[in-house]
Amino acid sequence: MEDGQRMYSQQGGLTNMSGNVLPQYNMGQDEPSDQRKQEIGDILQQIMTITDQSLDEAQARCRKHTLNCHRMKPALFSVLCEIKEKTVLSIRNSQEEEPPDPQLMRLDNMLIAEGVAGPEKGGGSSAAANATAAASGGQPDSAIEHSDYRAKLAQIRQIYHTELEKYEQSDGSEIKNSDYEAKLAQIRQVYQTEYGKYEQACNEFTTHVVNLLREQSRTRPIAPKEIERMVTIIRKKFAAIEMQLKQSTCEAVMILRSRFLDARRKRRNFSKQATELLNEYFYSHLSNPYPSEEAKEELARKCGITVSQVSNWFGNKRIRYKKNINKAQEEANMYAAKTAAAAAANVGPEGGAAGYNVGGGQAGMYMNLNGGDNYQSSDNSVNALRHVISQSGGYSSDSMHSTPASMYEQHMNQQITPHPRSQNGSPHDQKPDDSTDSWCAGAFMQGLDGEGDNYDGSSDEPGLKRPKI
DNA sequence: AACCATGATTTTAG
DNA sequence: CTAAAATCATGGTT
Repeated sequence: MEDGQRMYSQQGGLTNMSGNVLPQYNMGQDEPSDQRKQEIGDILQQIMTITDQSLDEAQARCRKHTLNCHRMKPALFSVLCEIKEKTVLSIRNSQEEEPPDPQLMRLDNMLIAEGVAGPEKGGGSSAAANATAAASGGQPDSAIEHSDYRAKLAQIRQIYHTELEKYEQSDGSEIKNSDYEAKLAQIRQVYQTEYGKYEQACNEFTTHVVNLLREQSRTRPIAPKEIERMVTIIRKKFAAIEMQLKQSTCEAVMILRSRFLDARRKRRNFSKQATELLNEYFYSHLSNPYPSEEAKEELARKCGITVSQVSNWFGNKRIRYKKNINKAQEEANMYAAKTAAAAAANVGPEGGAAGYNVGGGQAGMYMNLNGGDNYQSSDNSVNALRHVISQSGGYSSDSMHSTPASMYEQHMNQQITPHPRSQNGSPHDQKPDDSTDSWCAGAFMQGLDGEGDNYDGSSDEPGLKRPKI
């Protein structure tokens, strides 16, 4: 549009130039009369001021008509054409075909890659096709006037922000791909709608300008090439808007995606309670800490996390439990002693563990438990067990990690005090025996206790049933 | 800043 | 596919 105005003023420049030309023209005439001079002066005056005049329809029509019918018009017109001829050359050389804007291409590529502009999965929309065609065809007949465009941009932004809020609202507890896709689809739709409008506006405007120029070409010299050029200029202008639209969309997509990834990636510690529940389950099913799908669901529900998170947790827990145990026997033993002591103190009548009342029944249990862990590193289970037991003497020394210690202690206690499996209400978690094979405890525990039935039932403390110490 | 605990992801093995 | 193992990345602590 600015170009359009510029062009008009350019036109003014041309007419001004005719001031120089006029004498030549007059020189060509034998005897320029004063009257003629006057007439020409009037016409020039009219031409020069024509752009300043308001374009009242009727008035304009009238003036146009007058101008067209003026007897001097053909002569002046030809002169103007002549002058134009000379100036146009330089103008025309200045531009010409320009390569497609790399930036725009980049944006296009990205939009296509992000699925905003490209063919839609599962049903290409015409808008998308149009967008792609227009973009690749180098014929971006698309635009919206600046103000209009800004409004659209604002709209897009708003939609985007709304989506963001929804995201944050959803707490990230379970951000799914589908959410992302839905939002992306929304962006895509907005984009395509806007693109369509943009296209339409551009075409309308171009048509308008072309018509205008055609109309004006009757009164002033406008070559078809110039019209073409004008169209190109308009398109260039509109292309800038197009680019902004695309850029904005890209930005929205990028932010959306980064948010999505962030939400997905960000690690959020589970609540104390959730961890407690999980640990509870873990330790109470230490012999086979592989919750069934139902158990997982139950845990997930109780902990306010997803089933996958439960699975992750157990995966991590198992591996880390094992690792940690291997690495630090003493610590484990210590925990055992501690918890055993605590349990002994807290729970007098425990008989729970199948008639294992000897001395510190609980202590034995824990020792065994921890011993089991040790076995991983040590070769012989019996030896290991002995080792553990012998170590139990030095429990007094205190050097456990603060965190694990309390944790273990806690859970150990829980393990003892209430009867474990009834707690969680996930009755059937373990498949009967042999599933324990893979689990580290399983091997030695099985080795220790004759029957591997302990699962599910009073399973928790596997060994110890009647270990031959 | 270094460090560790921990949830999540990726890689590997079956 | 599942699970183990390795690894990444972050939250929280020191």
